[in-house]
Amino acid sequence: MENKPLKPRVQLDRNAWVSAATEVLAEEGIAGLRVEVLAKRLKVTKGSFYWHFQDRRDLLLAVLQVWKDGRIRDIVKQTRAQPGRELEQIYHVIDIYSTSRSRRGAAIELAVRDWARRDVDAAAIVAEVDDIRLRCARDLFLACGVPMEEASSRCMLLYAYVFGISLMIYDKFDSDVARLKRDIADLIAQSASMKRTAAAASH
Amino acid sequence: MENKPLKPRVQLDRNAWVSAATEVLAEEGIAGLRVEVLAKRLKVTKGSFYWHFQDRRDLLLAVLQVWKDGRIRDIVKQTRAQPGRELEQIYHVIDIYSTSRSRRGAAIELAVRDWARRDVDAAAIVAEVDDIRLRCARDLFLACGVPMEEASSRCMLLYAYVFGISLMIYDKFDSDVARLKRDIADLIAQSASMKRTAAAASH
DNA sequence: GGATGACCATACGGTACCGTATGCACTCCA
DNA sequence: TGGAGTGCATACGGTACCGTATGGTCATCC
Repeated sequence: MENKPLKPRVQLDRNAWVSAATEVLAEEGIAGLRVEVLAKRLKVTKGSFYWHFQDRRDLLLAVLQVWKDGRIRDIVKQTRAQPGRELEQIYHVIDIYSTSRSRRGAAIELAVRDWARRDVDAAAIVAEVDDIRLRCARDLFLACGVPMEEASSRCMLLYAYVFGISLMIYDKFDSDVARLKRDIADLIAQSASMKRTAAAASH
Repeated sequence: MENKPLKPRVQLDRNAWVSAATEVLAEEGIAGLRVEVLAKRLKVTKGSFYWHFQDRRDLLLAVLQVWKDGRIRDIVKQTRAQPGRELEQIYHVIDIYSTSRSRRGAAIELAVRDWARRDVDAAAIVAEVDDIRLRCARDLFLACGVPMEEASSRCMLLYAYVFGISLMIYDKFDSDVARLKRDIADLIAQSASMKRTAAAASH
């Protein structure tokens, strides 16, 4: 009789709030990320929120920090290739971002970047992430034997493409989207300076 | 004495509201586009607004419609090349969007696309605009002698790039941004199927 | 020169937020 | 076992919106 199953007594911590906030950010954008909305989603009141956080901005900065750390961890992992398989890895990076597989990741990415257009703190975080990503990707191209300037151009094109493609609505344009994306990946990754053998191996 | 210069009696119309709304959209995004904010900017009260518009949504749809018409008018103008100068025109299209010259246009573009991620009406408009743009750009590549499938890939890459690059913050990455953008334009525009002479002429 | 309609101001009720103040339950530990 | 601190609920004042109701002020036209 004393075994009341309710009141799970989970006790939220900062991390739980940041996770939920990131979810809302992905779905509604930064403007939809409101304290009371978030509290309702976590089935508590904002009394809880203001115990864990100074104010709304405190949460937002925490979201940014967690996002940055995750992105940096991801990119160094994704660009760490075994010697000789760098080109494969380039294709893999393009694949990860541009396919619809990681819709959630793309949504967060876009939300953060839209946020960064009007917030200096968010802009600083995006600048850091972009810089690290570009350098990591450039190293991959350099390892493929691509000269420095071309490596810079291609990795910039790579990231601009993967972000840009998630902004477009192109259902009606081409019936064979898979082929389209494969060809675009080739345009980005394939250089005249590369050994074509490695490229052929990746197909 | 009767010549009172004040009270210019300008009389706002729907068009003035839509123009101002587009401006706010570019600066603040769709979430910042509020009726009372807009009214304050136009130095009237919302009593005026609700005379010209049914409600906020009515204004938003008008903004979308005007944006769509303008984009379509622009793209058909920009992709109408004199025979033999199609490649030049491709470079011109890349230039228009990717340079910081048209910051305002890019801001509106991004705001509309962010809006389209959560609004079906906006998404439908973006889909229309994208489809027309892609077909117009593809025709340019086709006119350059690029085969159909490659033309599709390249024009898709073109637009994804120009939208994506405006989302990135890459100041620290490369010192010579001009060269970078020129090289990227080459990667997008230059095909093995093209006569290189025309390309060389554009530099 | 009075009626009509276009255009706008004012005032109102309602909602959704922010952040603060305060109280209440539950846990842990002396 | 009772006090301290943790984690949250409740209640409050304040702001920024939305949309409506209603009235005022011009120009225009008969």
